[in-house]
Amino acid sequence: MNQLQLAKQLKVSCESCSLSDLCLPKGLSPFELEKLDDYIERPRKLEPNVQIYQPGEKFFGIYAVRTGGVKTYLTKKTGEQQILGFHLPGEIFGLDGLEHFAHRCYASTMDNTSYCVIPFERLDELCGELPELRRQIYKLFGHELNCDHAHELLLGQQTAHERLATFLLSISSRFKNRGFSPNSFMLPMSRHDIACYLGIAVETVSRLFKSFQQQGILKINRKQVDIQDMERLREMVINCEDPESF
Amino acid sequence: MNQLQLAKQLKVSCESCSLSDLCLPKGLSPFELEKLDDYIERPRKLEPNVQIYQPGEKFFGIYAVRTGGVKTYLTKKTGEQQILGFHLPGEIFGLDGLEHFAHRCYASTMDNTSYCVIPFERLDELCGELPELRRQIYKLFGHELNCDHAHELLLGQQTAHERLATFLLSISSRFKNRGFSPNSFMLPMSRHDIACYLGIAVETVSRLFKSFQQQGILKINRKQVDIQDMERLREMVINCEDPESF
DNA sequence: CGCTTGATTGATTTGAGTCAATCCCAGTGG
DNA sequence: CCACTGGGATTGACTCAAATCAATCAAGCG
Repeated sequence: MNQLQLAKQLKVSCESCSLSDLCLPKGLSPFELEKLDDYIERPRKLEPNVQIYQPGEKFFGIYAVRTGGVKTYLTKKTGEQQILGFHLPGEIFGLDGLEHFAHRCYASTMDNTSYCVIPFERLDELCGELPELRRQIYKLFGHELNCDHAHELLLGQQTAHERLATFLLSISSRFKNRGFSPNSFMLPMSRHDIACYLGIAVETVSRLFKSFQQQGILKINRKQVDIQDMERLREMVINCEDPESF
Repeated sequence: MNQLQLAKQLKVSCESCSLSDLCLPKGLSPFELEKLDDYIERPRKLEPNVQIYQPGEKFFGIYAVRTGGVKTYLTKKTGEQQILGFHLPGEIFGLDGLEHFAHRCYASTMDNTSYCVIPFERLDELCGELPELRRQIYKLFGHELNCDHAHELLLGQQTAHERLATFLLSISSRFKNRGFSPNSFMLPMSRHDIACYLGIAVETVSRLFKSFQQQGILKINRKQVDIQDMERLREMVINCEDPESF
C-alpha cells in the first residue's frame, strides 16, 4: 500500500470520528498524516461515570473524544468539585499532564464514551520532524488556554443567568461546528455537572431553565434542549466580549 | 569567543533577570543555550499602567517579566475586567496568542516593568532541532494551564476569605521561589486588581485584610504585607486540594 | 496646600445558596 | 404488564455572604 492510500484510510477513520477538521491531522500533508496515524491507538470504550485519570497519574498522551462526553475537574477536600471543561466528540483533553508529565486533575466519562489516545512521546518525536504538526499542537494548546480564560471570565464576572446563557451558546456552537443542529440537542451532562461547571447551585440551574422557558427563549425537557430564540440568548451575554469577534 | 563563553555570558544575563531557573534556558545544554540567546530580544522598559498588547494584536512571541509586574485580563463590554493572571519577575505570559497567532486578552504593566520577548518563529525553528527545548515549552505550557485551572477552582468554589488566603499563599510562594522573603513583601498590584483577580468587590478585599489583621494572621500597610501566621493562612484553604501535593 | 485617586469603613440590599419537600422518570423485578 | 423504587430534577421558603451605595480617609503630587 502506498503512502497516499494509507493517508486516505486514516482520513476516513478520522472523519468517522468527527475529528477531521478539529483533531491533529488538520493541515498535515498525506505523508505527515500517515506517520501520525501509525502512532494513534485505536479507540477505547467506557461506560458512563468511569474515571479515565486522576491527579498524580502518569501522563501518556493527548485524549480525543470520539463519542459520548468527558468532564475534567478539580476537587476540594470537602468534596465539592469544580468542573474545568466538558469535552464533546471531536474535542481533546489531557493537556493538564504536560507540566510534570503527570495529570493534575480528574477526567471522567459522562456517558457511554469512546476515545483515542495519541501517545505523547511519539507525537513529540514527530514534532521534531514536522513543522506543520508543531503548529497544530500550538493551536491546540492556545485553544485550551483561551477556553479556560473565557471560563475564568464567566466564573468571576458573570451573573447566574449570564453563565447559563453563555454555557448554552457554547454547547450550541460546538454542536454546530460538528454538523449537528445548533438549535436542538441533547445535553450529555447532568444538572449537577452544569452547576459545577458554572459555579452555581443545582437549584439555581433548575430555576434558570424554568425562567428561560417562561420567557420563550427555549424549551427544555430533561436533557433535550430546543433553543427558540437564539438572538435573545445572545443578548443576555452581549455585555461580554464576543469570543468569536475575530 | 567560543560556545562555552557565550553560554556563560547568557547565563549571567539570565540570572540577573531572575529567570535562570524558571525561564526557557533551564535544562538546555550550553550549546543549545547559545543558539536560543541569539534570538532573545534585549529587555524593554515600560511605565506603570501601559498596555503591552490587546485582543486581536498579532502574536510575536513569548514574554518574560524581568522586573515589575504585568497583569493579563479580559473585559466585559460594560467595562468590568477579569484579571486572568499576575506575572511577576521570572514569569512568562503571552501564550494566549498561540491559537490564532493573535492575542485574545489584554496585557498591561502594573508598575515600572522590564521584560524580554522571545520571538516565536525563531523559538519554533529551534524546537525542531532541540528536543530539550520542546520539553521546556511543554512544561511552560502545562504550567500555565494548571495555573488557570487552580484559578477556576478558586473562582467557582471558594469563599471570599479562602480566595484571599489562596492568593496571598500563591504570591508568597512565588516570591520565595525567587529567593525573596515569603513572609514580608510588597504587593505589586492595587486593591482593585486583587479584587478583579479574585472575582470579588474591592470593599470585600479591604474588609478581609482588616479581618486577617485583627486575627493576627498578618500585618498590612498599603502594599506592604507581613505574614505573621503562615500556618493559619494555610488552614483557611486546607479544605482545598493542595496544589503542591506532588 | 488643595486636588485627585485609591483605600477604608459603615449601612443597606440582594442574588443566589441552603434547607426541605415533593416530583418524575428509568430501571427493576414480580 | 405494571407496581415499586431510588436518584436526579424541580419547587418553595427562608437565610446569608457579599455586593452595592454612600461617606470619609489618606497619601502622593503639582
